[in-house]
Amino acid sequence: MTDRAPTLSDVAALAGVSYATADRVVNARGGVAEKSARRVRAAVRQLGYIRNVAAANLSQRRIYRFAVVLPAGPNAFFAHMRALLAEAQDRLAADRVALSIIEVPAFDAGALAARLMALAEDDLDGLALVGTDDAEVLTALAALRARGVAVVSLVSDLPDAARDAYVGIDNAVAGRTAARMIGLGHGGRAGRVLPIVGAVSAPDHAQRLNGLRAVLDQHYPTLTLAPEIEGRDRHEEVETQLTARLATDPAISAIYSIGAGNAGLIRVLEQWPGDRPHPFVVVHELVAHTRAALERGVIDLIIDQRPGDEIALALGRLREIADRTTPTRAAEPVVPALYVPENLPPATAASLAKET
Amino acid sequence: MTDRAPTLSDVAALAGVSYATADRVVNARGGVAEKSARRVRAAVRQLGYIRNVAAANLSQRRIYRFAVVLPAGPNAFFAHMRALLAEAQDRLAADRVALSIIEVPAFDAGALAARLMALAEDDLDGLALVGTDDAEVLTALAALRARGVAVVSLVSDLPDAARDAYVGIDNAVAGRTAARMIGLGHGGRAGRVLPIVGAVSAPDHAQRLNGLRAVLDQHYPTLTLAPEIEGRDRHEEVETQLTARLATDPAISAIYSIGAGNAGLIRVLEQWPGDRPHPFVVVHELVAHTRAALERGVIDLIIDQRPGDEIALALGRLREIADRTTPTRAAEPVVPALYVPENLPPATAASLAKET
DNA sequence: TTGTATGCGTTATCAT
DNA sequence: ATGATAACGCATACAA
Repeated sequence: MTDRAPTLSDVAALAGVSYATADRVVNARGGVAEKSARRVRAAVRQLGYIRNVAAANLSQRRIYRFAVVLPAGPNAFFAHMRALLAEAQDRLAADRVALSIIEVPAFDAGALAARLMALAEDDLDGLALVGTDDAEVLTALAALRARGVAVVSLVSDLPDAARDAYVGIDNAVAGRTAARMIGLGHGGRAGRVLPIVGAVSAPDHAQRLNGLRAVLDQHYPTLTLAPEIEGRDRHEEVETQLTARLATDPAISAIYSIGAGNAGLIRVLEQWPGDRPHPFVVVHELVAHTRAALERGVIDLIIDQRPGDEIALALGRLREIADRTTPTRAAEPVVPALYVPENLPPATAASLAKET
Repeated sequence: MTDRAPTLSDVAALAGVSYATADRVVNARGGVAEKSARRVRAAVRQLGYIRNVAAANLSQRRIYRFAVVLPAGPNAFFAHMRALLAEAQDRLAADRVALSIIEVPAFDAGALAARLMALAEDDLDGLALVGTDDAEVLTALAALRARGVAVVSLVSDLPDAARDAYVGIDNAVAGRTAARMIGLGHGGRAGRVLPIVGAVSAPDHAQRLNGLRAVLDQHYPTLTLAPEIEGRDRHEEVETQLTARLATDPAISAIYSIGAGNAGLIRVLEQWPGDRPHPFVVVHELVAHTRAALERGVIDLIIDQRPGDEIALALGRLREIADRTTPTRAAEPVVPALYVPENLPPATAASLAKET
C-alpha cells in the first residue's frame, strides 16, 4: 500500500541494474544475462510492478488502428450496427483509437477476401469482422494475423484457428430460447411452429433451427414443427412464401423468424384475417420495424443479440490483445436479450437507423 | 487526416501564443487577455484539438480513487455484486484506478451516513452507492459532492439533486415485464397472481408492484391479483407466510417474487403437492439459488438487473465525470434481462458467490 | 498578462 | 551485455 505505484525505475533500482536492462527483460527484448534477468523478475514480483499502459502509449505516440468489416446492403440489423459503430467512432477518438468502418458486398467471399488483403497494407492493430467461413477469406485473415493484426470474429463465428476471439451469441442458445418462449406462449396447448430461415445452408440459421427443434422435442411434445420456409433474407420472398404456406397449413400457431426479411413477415401479420387466431411470433434483432411491430402487438418477442454490447466487447478485446494485457476475462458468449413490449429500451438515434 | 493528433503545442503555435497561455484558456484557469483567448479558441476549433487524457493523468500521477458502498448482510444479490466488484478491482488496478469496496449494515441510514461522512476525509474522486432516501444520507452526500466527489446512485435511485447519475433498472419496467411474462405463461387462461414483496413501503418494491398491476389490468383482465405477502426479504418469513396463503387461496396460478428471500419461496415450491398444478413463478436477480431453481424447472423466469453491466456503467460514469469528459452517452436506464433455462449465461466464479 | 522549464513512466536510440 | 537519455503530451511551478 505505498502511495504511488511502483515504476520500472523502482524495479531497476531494487534489482541493481539500469533502467534499460530492466526494460529489456520486462519486454522480452533479449540480450540480457540470465543472472540479471532473474534479479529483475524477482524485483518485479516483489514490488508488484505493472506496466503503465498509458505512459507506454504516450511514449510511442500510439494510436490504435482498428477496423470493423461488415456487410453492406439493406439488412436493417447491419444498418443498426453501422450506426452504433459511427457513434462509437466519436467516443473512441478521445481515447486515441482510430476506427474505420468498412462495408463489403454481402454474400461475396471474393470481395471480402480482396478487401481484407488490401487492409494488410494499412498496418492495423486490430480487425473485427463479420466473416464467412470461405477458404479465400481464411487465407486473407491468416495473412493479416501474420502481420500482427488481432482478429475478432463478430456476430458470426469462424474456425478457432482463424481468429483470436469470437464476440457474438450462441445461435443454438437463441433457437432453444425461442422454443421455450413459444412453449410458454402456448400455455400447455398443442400447436404448430413454422420456422422461417434465410437459408438452411447458413450455419447460424441451422444452429438456431436445431436449438428450436431440440427444446420443442424435449419439453413441448404437443408442439409440432412445420417444414421451414427459406426466405433468403428477402422480405418479398418471405411475404409470398409465407402467404402461400398459411393457406395450405392452417394449423400454424407460432412463427419463428430465424433470419432477416422480417418486413415481409410483418406485412403478412398486419393483414391477418380477423377470424383466424393470431400466431405467437418470435423474431430476431431489435431494429426500427421489429420494434414497431412489437409495440403494436403484431409480434410477441424479439431475441436480440445486443449489437451495442457486442461492439464494445469486440473493441475491448482488440484493445486487450493490442496492449498485450493479460485477457483476464474469458470469452463469455453474449447472452441474447429477450424483449417484450414492456422492457423495450428507449429508442436511440442509432436504433432508428433506417434500412439503406 | 493528419498523421498525428494535434497537441496543445500545435494549438499554441497556430494561435501565436505560448504553450502556457493556450493551456490557461483550454483549462479555464483565467488571467488571459480576451484577445489571446479568442485566438486560442479559434485554433482549437480549427485543429480539432482534443485533450489527451492519458497524458494529462500521467503528468499528474493521477490515480482515480473510487469507492462503492453497498449493504452488508446475507442478501445473495449484494453478495454477488461484491464478488463482481472484487473482480473489477483487479482489472482496474491495471488502469490506475483504486477501487475500495465498503460494506455498511443494511437498513441503517445512520450507519450509512456516518460512513459517508468518514469518506469525506479520503479525498475520493468518485462514489457509487446503494443508498436510501434518508435526510442524513442526503446531507452526507451533499457534503461529499461539495468536496468535488462524483456521486452515482446504484441499484436504487436517489433524488436528482442528490447524485450526478443513476445506474440501475426502472423498477416499474421490471414489474410490467413480469406481468407480460405471467400473461404469456397463462396462454389466455384465467388465473390469480400472488406478489411477494419485502415491504410495500420500499419504493422499489412498490414500483414493481404498480407495474405489475398496470399491465395485468390493461392486457390480461382474466388474471386477478391476490393481496401481496410482505416477506421482509427474509426467507423464513416468506416460507411461512406463503405456505399459509397457499392453504387459504387455492386459486393461485402465478407468483411474482418482487424482493429477496427467494430461498424460502423455492423451498415451498420444491415440496409442491403432486396433485396441484404448478404455478408460474417469476423472481428477481440471477444468483446461485435462483439459477439452480430455474435449471430444475422449479421457477420459470428470472428478471435480472445485470449487476455486472451496472458496475461497469457506474464506474464508467464516475470516470467520465472525473475526467470532465463530455458525457456523450445519456443516462439510459439498464434494461432488465429475462432469463429462462435456455439462455442462462455460463456460471462464473462471481455468480457462485454464496450468501454470507 | 505571458512565457519557460521540469517531471510523469515508458519506448527507442545511441552510446559504452 | 549494459547504461544513459531524448522524446511523447500534459500540468504546473516559476520567471518575466
